[in-house]
Amino acid sequence: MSDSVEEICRALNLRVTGPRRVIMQVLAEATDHPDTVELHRRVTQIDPSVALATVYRTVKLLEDKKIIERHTFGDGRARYESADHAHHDHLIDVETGDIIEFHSDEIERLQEEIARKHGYKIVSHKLEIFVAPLDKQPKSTSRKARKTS
Amino acid sequence: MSDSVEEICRALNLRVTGPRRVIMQVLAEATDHPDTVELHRRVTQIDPSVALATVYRTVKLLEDKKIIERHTFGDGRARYESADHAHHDHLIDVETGDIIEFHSDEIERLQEEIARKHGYKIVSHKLEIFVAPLDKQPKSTSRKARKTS
DNA sequence: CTACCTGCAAATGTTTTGCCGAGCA
DNA sequence: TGCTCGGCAAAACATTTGCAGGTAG
Repeated sequence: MSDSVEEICRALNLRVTGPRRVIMQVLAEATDHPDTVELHRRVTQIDPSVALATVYRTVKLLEDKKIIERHTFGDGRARYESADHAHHDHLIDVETGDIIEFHSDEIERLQEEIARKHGYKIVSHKLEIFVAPLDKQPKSTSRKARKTS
Repeated sequence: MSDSVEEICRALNLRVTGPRRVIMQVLAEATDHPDTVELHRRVTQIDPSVALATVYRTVKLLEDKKIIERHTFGDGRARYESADHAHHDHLIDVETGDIIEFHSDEIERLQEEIARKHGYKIVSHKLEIFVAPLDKQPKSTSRKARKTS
């Protein structure tokens, strides 16, 4: 997503429109993993006329074209991040909802090995580790932390 | 889920009822990863009077109590499997929707290491590898295989 | 000018919930 | 008998889609 909106659209055979300009800009600037409603919130701060449906449409377009990545992290909504960074997986702090990115060549290698052993090649993969701070006591049945907003 | 419905309910302080009996039986017998609607379909073959809402309620109950595990695998719905087997992760064949279970101590160990390095302990984790058969040619932009049902 | 886009609202698909009668312990 | 359950239908969400007017190329 470091390329200009114009470049990306040209490459994908898409028209450069106002809404797309804003949505792609917001995605490029995001350092977190916003869901579609949050994206729309940010987009409408720049251009209030953009509809939620357009965000959904654009986001799906970009996901199909591998420009962004979709995650789910257990809760209902889909969350997105631009895919231009190197591949990485996620640590999710179940107490705060914080998301830490990490990468392990070693794990990736083992995955390849496992897939090959089963007669497959990897198309993509997703590793999410749900964690809690080391210093905290394990709470018996802590309520699920919903919204961070 | 190898324990009897009675045992499980007693352990969880839940009443043994007809619907629960059937739902837990279906879950115990499932060797795949059915979603809630599919579970309801199977349950109503045994007792047609059980409502979908009850399946949702029971399934959430059992998930909270760690009797079953919930997965999402990208598509909208939640899918379940009983949690009494040893922990494992999943290989998902993107062409057929087939799900293969696997386990790697080595990967698990690396995960622990990564979490610790970041100051966390693991609560749970989820590794999904989306794969395609080795013998097939990589199709440029293959349509996504949706429903296997 | 034409095909692609978009806002709007309605439709869909999934999961949750209120109500109240019914059944387990 | 009391408190939990469960069926039913409506609500609550997240996402998709039909349509009709707008606009990039």
